[in-house]
Amino acid sequence: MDAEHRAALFERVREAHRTETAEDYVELIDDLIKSHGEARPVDLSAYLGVTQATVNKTVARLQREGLVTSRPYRSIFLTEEGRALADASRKRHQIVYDFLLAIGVDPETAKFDSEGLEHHVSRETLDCFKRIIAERKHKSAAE
Amino acid sequence: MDAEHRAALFERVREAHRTETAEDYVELIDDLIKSHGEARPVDLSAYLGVTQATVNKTVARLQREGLVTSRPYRSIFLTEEGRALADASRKRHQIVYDFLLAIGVDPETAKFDSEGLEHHVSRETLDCFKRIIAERKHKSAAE
DNA sequence: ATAGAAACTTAGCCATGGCTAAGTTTCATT
DNA sequence: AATGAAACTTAGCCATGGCTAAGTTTCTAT
Repeated sequence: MDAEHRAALFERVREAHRTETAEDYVELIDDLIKSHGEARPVDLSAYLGVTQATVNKTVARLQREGLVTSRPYRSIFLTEEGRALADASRKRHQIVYDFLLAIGVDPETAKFDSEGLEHHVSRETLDCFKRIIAERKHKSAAE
Repeated sequence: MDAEHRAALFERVREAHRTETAEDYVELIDDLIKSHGEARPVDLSAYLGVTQATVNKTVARLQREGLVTSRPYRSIFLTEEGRALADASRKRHQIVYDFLLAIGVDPETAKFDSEGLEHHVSRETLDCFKRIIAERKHKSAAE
């Protein structure tokens, strides 16, 4: 593999890293709104395992980028764009998780791994994952 | 899933991120030494798609961490520890790549995706990957 | 042997994403 | 309604990993 080609791979991984945080946040914000009716910084902080100061800084960035809205001392909301990103992320996350289960990874490990893997799975690989999930489901139904 | 539990997942992903760069570098340095006889900053720079200045800074960190040795204007070498990390990374990378091929991802996409995925696959999931690779190999041999 | 090109280093800038510490607002309870 | 606790914000620190620009060393080709 030539240098330019190889470099393109790494560039893509770096690109994925830039969007990871945003995806994790909007996905969690959406979950919190669904389960608790609102997304408060204190909850984001607890679920992400970072301080509220860090949450604050990141939320400010997400707002700058048009993914969330937030007003001082108020809980956080998703914009249309943010909601779309959250939906897409959750779907992809779920497919990766189901796929890991389908190939025999135990649920606990699948939860761990899918959190890290989800950001690095291309559309095409995701399609393969879906196919395998369907195959295994079919197989177990036949038993 | 409770907050503490969820936070542990994210903590693990952050941990993986901290080691990613080191793994990519030592893996590439090892490849370059094997193929070109030495690992020069200019080649690392070309293959990683970052400037030499960036390479320099990262190599300095890796040296601080005991993974490589480097002297000014000289090419870069791996320490024992660095070589061990490179070996482990390459093996894992290869398994992820072979696995993607085994489930029907095309080689080009597999190359892309394995670069990002390799850092987030647990030991246990890797074992499942190996099993699937073996199954598919067996199946195609039987045809 | 030397000049010019290529490789390398250094300094300094930036954004991200961590943190602590200190200050402010909101909320709940009395 | 007041107060103390909890939630929130802000400021400022740090490391990583990008970059450009400028300077130095090494290498190569005449």
